Amino acid sequence: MSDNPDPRQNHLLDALPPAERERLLPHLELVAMPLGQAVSESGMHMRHVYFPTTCIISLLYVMEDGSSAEIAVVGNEGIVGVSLFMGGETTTSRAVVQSAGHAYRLKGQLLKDAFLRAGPMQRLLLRYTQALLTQMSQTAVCNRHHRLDQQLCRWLLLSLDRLPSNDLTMTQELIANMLGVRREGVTEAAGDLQRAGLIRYNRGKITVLDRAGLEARVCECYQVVKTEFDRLLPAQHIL
Amino acid sequence: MSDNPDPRQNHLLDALPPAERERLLPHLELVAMPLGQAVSESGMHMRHVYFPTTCIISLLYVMEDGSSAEIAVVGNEGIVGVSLFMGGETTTSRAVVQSAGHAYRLKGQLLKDAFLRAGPMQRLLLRYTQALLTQMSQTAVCNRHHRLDQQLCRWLLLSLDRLPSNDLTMTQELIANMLGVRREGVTEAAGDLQRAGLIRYNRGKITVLDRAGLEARVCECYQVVKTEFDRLLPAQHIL
DNA sequence: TCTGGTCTGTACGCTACTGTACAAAGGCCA
DNA sequence: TGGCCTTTGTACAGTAGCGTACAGACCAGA
Repeated sequence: MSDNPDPRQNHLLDALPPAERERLLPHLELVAMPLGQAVSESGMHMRHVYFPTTCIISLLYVMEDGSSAEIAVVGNEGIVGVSLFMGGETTTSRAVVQSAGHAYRLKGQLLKDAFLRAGPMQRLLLRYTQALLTQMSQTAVCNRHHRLDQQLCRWLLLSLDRLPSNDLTMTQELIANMLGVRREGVTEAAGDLQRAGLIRYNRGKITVLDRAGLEARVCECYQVVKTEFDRLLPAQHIL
Repeated sequence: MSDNPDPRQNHLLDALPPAERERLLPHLELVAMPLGQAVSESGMHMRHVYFPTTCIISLLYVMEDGSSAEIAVVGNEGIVGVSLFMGGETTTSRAVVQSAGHAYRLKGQLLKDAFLRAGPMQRLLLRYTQALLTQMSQTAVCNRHHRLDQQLCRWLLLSLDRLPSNDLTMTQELIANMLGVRREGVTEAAGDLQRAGLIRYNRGKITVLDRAGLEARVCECYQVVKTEFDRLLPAQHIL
């Protein structure tokens, strides 16, 4: 995959049959996604859907008291805005850029039209939505049963899978917001990982040094989600 | 709604236009759903989908070590088996009867056919699936941030909304499995609710005495889920 | 009427967090 | 170079829930 922007860096767009992709191509607009930008707000109609290529979007729920929790994460394997084709138009969650980069956006109505053509696009979007369901389920399970250090490993691995390099730009404060825990808890867990030689970090830059080491520490949740994504959205789609 | 079994006790079936419902009616089979029965297993293909009328089904994830956590709950407002029309065929979760009663079942292929006709049935099922997404999200949030006693209130209210009476047949042990906590924790939280006069229970029978009292104690999660279900699946569907 | 099983209550030390407070270190800009 | 802000580290008491243990209450069946 080249560094030049290309819609096919997004796996959903890449998996479309050429004819379908050609139809969308003129309407896809490359946009920069700066860290922290809110792509959609809870309960608000979305004008566009987003196909990330090099950015990562977090879906998070913000509580009345302001605390938050990440529900799921969307990178170049997916799309932000499933509620448009699911029929609800809005969601209770908020979508924010967790890792800066780019995405292609498409007018909501055009996506709905494509969905309603009931072809490969529809099948693809529904399978992706099921994968998203699994990710949300597993977030619920992980929040219930697993320790912070394991959740941090899961979070790092899920992010890593959606980025081209081993570097994340991400302060501990932001990670804490995503996981819905105290910043100090992240400091401690990340310190352990650093002392174990699995990661290195420095003022908002995290480098994963030993991916296998993270996989050895992570809870089963990570593998469940990854396996399900691979099953539902294989590299070569048979639509 | 009469006590006689009627497919229209299930809100999804009730919301279909008459023509569509007539088409499905001959294929709907009323089945008894005894407490504890597994409707579907993680990773296994489902022969049928289920439209509960008087039973409640829990979707739960069972971990490698045997502990479990409820992801979502399905009653007469929904359907068990969304993975069939979403295209994945299987799920990572398990579906078990949490409250005995009845359901109508339908051969999986017939549901897929109905879905692919791309009419009201498809729109309805997709809106329901979005509501399910919200419920799962909120389970994740609640597991992260709220105390056991609030989660118990949420669980009781969600169950109550799916049953015709104020009585649940449910031991504390089972509730603990659903919530993914210790049985003793449920004993304590339920004891508090009983002392406050909100519920009465006795060896597997729980009676809700003061629903408003529960609503006063519950966290915001319950209301978020309920509002979203009402929004996506109103009593009179405009399809 | 006795017995065994299921369900509920209570207690105790332990762990993983929380809330709070403050200090130190790194980077940016005047 | 100095000063400020952001980011990270550490500490400490408080709390919710865990693992474990055990006892009492209730029910069904012999």
